[in-house]
Amino acid sequence: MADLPDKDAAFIDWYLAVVEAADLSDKRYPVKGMNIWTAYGLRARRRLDQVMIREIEAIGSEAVEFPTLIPETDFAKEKEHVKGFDAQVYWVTRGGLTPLDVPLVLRPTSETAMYPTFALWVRSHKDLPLAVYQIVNTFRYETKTTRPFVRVREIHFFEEHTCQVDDAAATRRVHENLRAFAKMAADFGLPYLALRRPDWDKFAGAAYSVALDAPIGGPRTLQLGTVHHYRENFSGPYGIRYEAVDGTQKLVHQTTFGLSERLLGGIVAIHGDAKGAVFPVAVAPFEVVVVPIPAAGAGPAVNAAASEITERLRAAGRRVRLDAGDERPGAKYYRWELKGVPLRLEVGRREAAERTATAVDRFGAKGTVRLDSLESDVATRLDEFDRTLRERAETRFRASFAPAATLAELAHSDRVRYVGWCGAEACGHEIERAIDGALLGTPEERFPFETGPPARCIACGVERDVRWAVAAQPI
RNA sequence: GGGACUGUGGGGUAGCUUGGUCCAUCCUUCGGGGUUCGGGACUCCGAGACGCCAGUUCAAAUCUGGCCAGUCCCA
Repeated sequence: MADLPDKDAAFIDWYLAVVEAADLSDKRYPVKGMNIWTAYGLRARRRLDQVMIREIEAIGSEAVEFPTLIPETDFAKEKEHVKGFDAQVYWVTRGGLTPLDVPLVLRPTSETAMYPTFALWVRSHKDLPLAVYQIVNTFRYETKTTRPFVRVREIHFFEEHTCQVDDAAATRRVHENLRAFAKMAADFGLPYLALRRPDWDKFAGAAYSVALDAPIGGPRTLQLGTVHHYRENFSGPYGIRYEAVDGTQKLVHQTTFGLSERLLGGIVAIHGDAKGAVFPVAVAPFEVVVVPIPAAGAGPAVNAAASEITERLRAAGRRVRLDAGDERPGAKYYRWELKGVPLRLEVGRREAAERTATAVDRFGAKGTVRLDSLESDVATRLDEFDRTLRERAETRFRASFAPAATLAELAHSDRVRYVGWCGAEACGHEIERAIDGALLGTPEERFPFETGPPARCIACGVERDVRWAVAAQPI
């Protein structure tokens, strides 16, 4: 097994090598940007989905599923949206040999699939708020280089869509979504910033967009998800109206919340290290791997102890894997570390005799668990592992940012930068050119740095109405 | 959209300039046997590739053309 490229010096090479070596995805499928979900990768993805489902249902969303194909006539109703997606959708233009009168779009996202139906579902203020989500595949014809999980053409997409009585209710929903994401991110151990995108970079058709960005080393960031406030931009063209308490007809205000397998890419990118992937317990395909260490004469006792441990942990609801394969123990350690399993339990002649197991977490912290108290000992170790994981990520997160006072400081930056910005688009583009990246936007909720207000716009120098903005190189 | 580059077993590579030494090198992987097993074991046997289609030639992994796929840069 070859060593991995250096994460800091060759991040992309490292990332691709980990995804491949940990067997999270098989990218040899012969269509660009469409990769195969392997058994191990799919286990991780399903864990992510479950966390998303738990948190979105906790704020009152219900699961639905809309069809994959959208008639062009519906797709084209909201002009900005169409303009934004026109160049990157797949078209179905034939049914068998017959050209279709109305071509069909493979959904790049589902606004235009859902909203004609929302107009039928929403009649009265009693129908509001309407909050539904679906986890489905969407398709975008990416022309840039695709990367597993991070930039793909077939996207495993979580999308919540809501209809609200007015702007204020929709704004509250945006913040409910942000809090729901905060809970998900806590499970994933992912520190991030919620940034309101500048107008030129918002979602096509949105009134405004709040993106969830995570620094992943150097000046680079990864966008993990987005929450959009549409106001009446879609409800107008799609006729989503309700009769208010006072008898008048009103357009709903809408929001959406989107996440994808990028979260998995983010988890690999942020937690991974020189030994490979590192999964937080909530996401780990296997929380525990049990490795028996055979010894001459003690084989049956060792195997019996390993089996007992595996079965008891499984009965306790743990995702556990017994690796009894015919390899040297060391080879197994390396592989399961590469695959990011949080905790390894080793059982050899000594442990079997003492009714214990040696526990080593993914960071190398070593200890002993007793079979008497196996379930609770393992739970304690996993909690400690998760705490370490979070602290490491949080420490790196804080070290990822630096302020900049001049445009020159942005060039060849080794950090994500926060700068004073007057809000003017021209200044924003100057900042983007200077960092050779993007102005990600202004903090929507918290700003994690101890810092006063910015003195002046880094581009034009004005001192009035200046706010902090974050500039980086999104991948 | 414009340009440059690259396609060799499952993965990574040597060979390509100057056609023949190549029924293709090495590492890894995979299957089988044996000895092993407390941090990537050893050994024996075996499996597996020149992106596709034409052309030039006595002879093509190597040269030419087209196609397909991929990567990077620029708009």
